[in-house]
Amino acid sequence: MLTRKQHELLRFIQVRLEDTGISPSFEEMKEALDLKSKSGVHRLISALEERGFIRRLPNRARALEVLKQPENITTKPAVRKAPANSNDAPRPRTPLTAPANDVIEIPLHGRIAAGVPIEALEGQSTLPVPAALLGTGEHYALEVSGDSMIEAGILDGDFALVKKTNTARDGEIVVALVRGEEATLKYLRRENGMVRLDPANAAYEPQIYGSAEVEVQGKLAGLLRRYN
Amino acid sequence: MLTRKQHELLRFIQVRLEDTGISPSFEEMKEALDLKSKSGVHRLISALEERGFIRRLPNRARALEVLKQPENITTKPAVRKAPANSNDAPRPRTPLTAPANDVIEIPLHGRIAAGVPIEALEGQSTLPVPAALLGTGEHYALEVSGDSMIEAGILDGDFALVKKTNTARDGEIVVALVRGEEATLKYLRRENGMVRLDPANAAYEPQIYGSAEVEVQGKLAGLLRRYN
DNA sequence: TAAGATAGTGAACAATAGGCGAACAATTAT
DNA sequence: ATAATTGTTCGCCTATTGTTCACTATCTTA
Repeated sequence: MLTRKQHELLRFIQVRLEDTGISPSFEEMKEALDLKSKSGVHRLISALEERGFIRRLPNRARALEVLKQPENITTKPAVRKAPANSNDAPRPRTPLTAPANDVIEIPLHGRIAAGVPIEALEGQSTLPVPAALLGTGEHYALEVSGDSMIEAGILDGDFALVKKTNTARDGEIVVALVRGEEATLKYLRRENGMVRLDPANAAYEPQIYGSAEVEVQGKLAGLLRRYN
Repeated sequence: MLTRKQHELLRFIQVRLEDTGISPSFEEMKEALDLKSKSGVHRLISALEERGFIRRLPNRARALEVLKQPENITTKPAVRKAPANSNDAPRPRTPLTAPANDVIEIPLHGRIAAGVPIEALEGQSTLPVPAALLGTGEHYALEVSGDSMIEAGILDGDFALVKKTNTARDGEIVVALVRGEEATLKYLRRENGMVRLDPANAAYEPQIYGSAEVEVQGKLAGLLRRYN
């Protein structure tokens, strides 16, 4: 579906987004792809958009969103083969460390939506999780309590795998600590300086706070559920 | 459905895509199939597209996407198990004490609800899963396709972890093979000699079959989802 | 609010890579 | 036998990429 350059750029955007939560600028992408002009980036971006891999707001800075992944970043070992071209000496760009096919133990911090800052109940137990499920960064797990996110397919008792970050984009599901007191799992939306936390359950109301009142503690990266 | 060459090319494309995420060019496919000209590739591609195995953006470079897998990759038809008689002895309940806090690799059998017997697309890839999520017994994974179970919190793209069994109780979510043809994930219910498969989506209708038409291939044991 | 800085658009040109398709022969399946 | 599939040649057209340059849009800040 993608050409080499398109793929390279998509990966870069994706990693950058996961890492920092902020879209790279054209300038940065230009550097990353080792181009001399932003025009090339522009065209690649257009191609990616045409192919449905990213979405963007035209004329807006750093407003990229990755919609699809290229096929190869899923379930597989992902051994990065280095083509080792004879003619190009420096190739330090694209660190893009592919997550290994390992398993990592992530701390289980207790239940969320319990009206307690999750930091407080720093747990002792851990949950083994296939690394392939998670991206880069540090993660932790929370047991979901309540039904406020059922319409997003997140049920009571599920384990939410959360990536630690304090930035997130609109529409992402985040662990938000409100006024230092209450941690909840909600959709994050920003509206003219305010932060809105949307539940995924028609029975609950969206909550709006000043941006100083809400601290993003992580974004939802995965989900585990057990049936009996 | 596919000729030898078409099959060969499809496999190549698929592997390449999984491997690198970048579509092969005609030139590369030509090499892979050991042809002397791209024209042959062009015809094969057209044939594959016509048959619905791949999708492409015409007049775009390296814009291929695999939609279906060839079915006969393992030549292994569904294992016809002797139907459980009324007086059947207790199943050899594999005690198989799962390593408590470990991880096991379970085979990923492809997508379900694709109108193809899952047994047929014995995959190659596996999915690492924390053993704690699963109980005893043999398991496999399926990627969920479609939205027929959304009200049960099972979304398109989720991985269903399925325990192999041919018995299930009413109300359990099972992988059911209907008339040896179509495998679906549904709630199982029995009513006066018939078997009802209930979706968890008001937009779909329950389906009722004679008990001979439905073979339970497993029950849902866990669920795994990744967010991006 | 005007000046600058930063960011994104897009035309134009050139070079290369990639895709399209007719024509004809050889081979295989039904 | 008859149709479908395959291998090949050759030429043409289009897409992608790298680059330059000029322009527009947004944001910051004095």
